[in-house]
Amino acid sequence: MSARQDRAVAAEAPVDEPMSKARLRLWLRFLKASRMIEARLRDRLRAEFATTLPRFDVMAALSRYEAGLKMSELSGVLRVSNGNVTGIVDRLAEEGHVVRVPVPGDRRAALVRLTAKGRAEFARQAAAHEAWIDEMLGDFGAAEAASVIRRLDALVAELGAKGVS
Amino acid sequence: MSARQDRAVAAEAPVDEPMSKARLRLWLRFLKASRMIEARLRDRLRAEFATTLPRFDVMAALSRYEAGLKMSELSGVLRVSNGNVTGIVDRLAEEGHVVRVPVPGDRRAALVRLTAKGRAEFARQAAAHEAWIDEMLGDFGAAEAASVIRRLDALVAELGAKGVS
DNA sequence: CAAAAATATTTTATGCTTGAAATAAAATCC
DNA sequence: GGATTTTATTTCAAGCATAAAATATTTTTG
Repeated sequence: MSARQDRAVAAEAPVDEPMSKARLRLWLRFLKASRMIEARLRDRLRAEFATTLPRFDVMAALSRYEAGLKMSELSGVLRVSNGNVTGIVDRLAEEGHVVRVPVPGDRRAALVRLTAKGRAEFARQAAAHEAWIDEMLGDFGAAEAASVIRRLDALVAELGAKGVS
Repeated sequence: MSARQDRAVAAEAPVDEPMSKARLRLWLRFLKASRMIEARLRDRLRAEFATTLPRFDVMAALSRYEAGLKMSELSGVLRVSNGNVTGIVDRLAEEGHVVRVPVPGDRRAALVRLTAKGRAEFARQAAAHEAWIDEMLGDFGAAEAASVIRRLDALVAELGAKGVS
């Protein structure tokens, strides 16, 4: 079979293909899986909780810091731009899920904290989120999950060392 | 926690932890790696080619279809909304990288095709893109890449079967 | 202390993304 | 053949994301 099939559909790797092509295919699969999962999370958050992944992410970060986070700390933890967080926190504040409280002694800064309502709402969302992931990744058993996590940790470390922040 | 949550340091799994927590950790690592790679691709496309990942994706799709694609086919291939593609194609057309050509016999539709300029530009971008991926995933050898690709294909199939499109 | 530098945050301009509504042009059906 | 439905695409409103500029407030420093 000399058919050259370079379509999007899975093909066997040509025997003499350069390694870079194999890695490119690996990346494309990786990205595809990641986007599928993310898309479903977005859909469900919207359908079941009328919220979004970015808002969920902000609440997740705040839920780990009882004392609250400054805007700049929040954008640091989430690794997104400052201006970005401003808008998301604005919306969460309108919904009553977070509050901005002044930092005594520094009138520039503000702490963002979950409200009681926000904390309760996030608990519900997080439980659902975990169940969705559990369903989607149900094929991964304990041993495989652990080994993939190790492999991904190594990759992330490697990427970090190569200057990808 | 999907996104950007980075509980920076890897924690050992508690012995009695429910499986869902292990899968959640797996997802968080997966997402983190994916976002790091994507962020670097975006940065480099911007710095070296003054373009974006969405534009690159559109050109990549068109480069596989010499004859061109209708707008709806394009959004189907890329799995994004119709309205989304309209704007990206508008910008690529302004840059002279693509053209909309009328479909004879159907005045509603238009074929989008790479121009000669667009084809040449994409060739340069694609070569650089492949090299960036090759560098970032350099730790993956042929055997490991192949096995991970198989695993991801299985995951994607499973997700598809579960209704994640 | 006053000028300069650094820090914390918001604003602005631009682009990506979606779902839903609007337009327009076939295709189908009575 | 004219009304209805379907198909192809764009427009719209809202939200997310970034980099760069603007504000405001501390901190440093000469």
